[in-house]
Amino acid sequence: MNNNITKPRILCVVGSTASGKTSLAVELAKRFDGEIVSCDSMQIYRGMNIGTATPDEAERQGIPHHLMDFVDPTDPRGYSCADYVRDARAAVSDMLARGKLPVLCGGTGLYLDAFLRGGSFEVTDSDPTLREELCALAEREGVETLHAMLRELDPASAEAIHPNNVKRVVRAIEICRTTGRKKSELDRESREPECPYDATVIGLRYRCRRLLYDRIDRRVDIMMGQGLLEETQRLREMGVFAVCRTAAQAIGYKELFPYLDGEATLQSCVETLKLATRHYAKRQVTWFSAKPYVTWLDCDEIRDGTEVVKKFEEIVNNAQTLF
RNA sequence: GGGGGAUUUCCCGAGCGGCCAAAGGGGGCAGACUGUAAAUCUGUUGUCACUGACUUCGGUGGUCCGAAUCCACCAUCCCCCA
Repeated sequence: MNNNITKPRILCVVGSTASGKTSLAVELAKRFDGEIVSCDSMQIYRGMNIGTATPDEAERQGIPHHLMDFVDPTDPRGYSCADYVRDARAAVSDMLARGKLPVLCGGTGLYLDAFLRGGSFEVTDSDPTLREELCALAEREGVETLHAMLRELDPASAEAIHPNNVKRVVRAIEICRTTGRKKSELDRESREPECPYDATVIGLRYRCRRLLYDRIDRRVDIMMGQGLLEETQRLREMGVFAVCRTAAQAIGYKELFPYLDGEATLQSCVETLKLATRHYAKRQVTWFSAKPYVTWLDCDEIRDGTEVVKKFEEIVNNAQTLF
């Protein structure tokens, strides 16, 4: 639907965790001479491979994968959404220059949105002291007080953020204070008028939630078989979870801590892990469902690989860019 | 064999005569979210002809104007003494 032929063509594969994105993306890359750019906030970290289901050599099938397994998780600077947009755009430009089709693949909706719709946030230094103060204030005087403070600084943001969402309220205040501008204004300005790419976004969907949840359960069991426990222990000894706040949030590791600490059975920890993954999957489903730019591919009935390939070829051929 | 304690809505668990369709948590379902996002947060969760009615608190039968809450018996489980 887009007449602007100067926009470079890219493909994106999204969907919840364990939906089958990786194999579809690899298949697409093979067919259309592409390379893969991960769009995953956790697979970027080095050494967190089993727990984040980072594809191994066999799964990659010789297709180059970018922005995966490359950030040192013990680097206290962490890795933000803005970092991702910068790196992903550079990777895509490079691929385009080499005549390759970029295939973005991942389940971090925020990153994809920022990548497609503008994520050139002003680089603002965070202020940990202020953050701590604000959190303490919320603790002491209640979340309403904190929220009222934001309403003073930036009514639009206050309107959009629920008072109970302290984390966001704090961040919004922090942004206003450190930049001297309203967060809501900065948000508006950072959004690009249109997507710089001719992007086809394929979403993998399961109409039957149970089917997806079964896949999740199965995959967690496989991860355990691959040595998730050992990976967890190793990362923990490296201090990853103590240093990198983002990495510490990854599902797959923290759920096993109680077992490693002798406070719970392995079985109960694995159950918790499966549950946390299901919750996460639901949030992803909600996120992507609300995005008008996704072309959905129902996976419920799909049994073998060739059928998937046929279906997505059809989609790719008919796909119209929605930006 | 004797004594004591349990039994609550999908689960855990509060309630101990009216303010109880029944706190709270979990789970389920739905949703929000561009700046920590695999995070954070919100709503909802007996049924229906839904500002009201109806069926629920192991079972049956009582007491009472009124019971998840009191009494009796029955069932199941747990603990203690033998």
